[in-house]
Amino acid sequence: MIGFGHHEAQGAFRALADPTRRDILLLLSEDDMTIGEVVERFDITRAAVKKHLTILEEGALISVHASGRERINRLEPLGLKSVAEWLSYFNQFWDKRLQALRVAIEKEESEK
Amino acid sequence: MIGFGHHEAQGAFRALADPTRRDILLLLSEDDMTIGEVVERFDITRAAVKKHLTILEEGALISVHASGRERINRLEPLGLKSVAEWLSYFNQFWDKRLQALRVAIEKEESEK
DNA sequence: TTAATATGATGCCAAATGGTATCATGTCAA
DNA sequence: TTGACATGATACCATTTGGCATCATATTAA
Repeated sequence: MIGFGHHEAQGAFRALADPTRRDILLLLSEDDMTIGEVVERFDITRAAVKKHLTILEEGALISVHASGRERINRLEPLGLKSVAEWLSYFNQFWDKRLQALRVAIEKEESEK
Repeated sequence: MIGFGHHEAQGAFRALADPTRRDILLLLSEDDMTIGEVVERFDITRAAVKKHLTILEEGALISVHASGRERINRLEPLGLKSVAEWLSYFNQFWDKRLQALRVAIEKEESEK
């Protein structure tokens, strides 16, 4: 393994287990949104959306920024890195051909 | 998006949400194992391990092969691909530098 | 100041989860 | 054939989860 500290990915894995939360992440990848704006896109109550956002925040997949009486929810793509890194271990099993490429990426990473 | 049919990743995401199940996947990446062999590595009952293996199988992350009175559990790395693909959409957000490389990989995939 | 608006907090509920203990079944070997 | 062994199936339990309705709080704008 190269230089990755495994930043406790449990919160992220937990957050990703729910399809609504994954959809929220896709939404937020297009634009930062208030809770109200997120709610408009789903058929569930604001309380339910709020719970999802809390779990996403606990998993470090989004951040929340107060702005007056609104709270802006922003995607934190870095949070997904821990998941991607955990997963990358298995790349060698599903496609040997990509392994050389992966090594090249890790090498580039370590030279940052 | 290129040629990925989104192979219903929900089962895989659900399976990955539990840390014991992720550990089981790491175990099975080293070697195929019977339930009994898996149980030896954890401090939970065989019934609990069996439940985890069932969920992993439902998520297409492992396959089970009867062999006499034993049942061999085998890692199915392809099952992780749907997760990796879902995740890959976010690569552009956490590291623009990898995007060109990702495109190259997708191109190679589509030429299979 | 005061009403409207955006959000947070709480309590409740049904279903899913992760675990246990116990019992049933199937297969191997003496 | 029959006992030992590997596994599967069930019933039960406490906790978590995803949802709702309702109430409380804070900020904006008239």
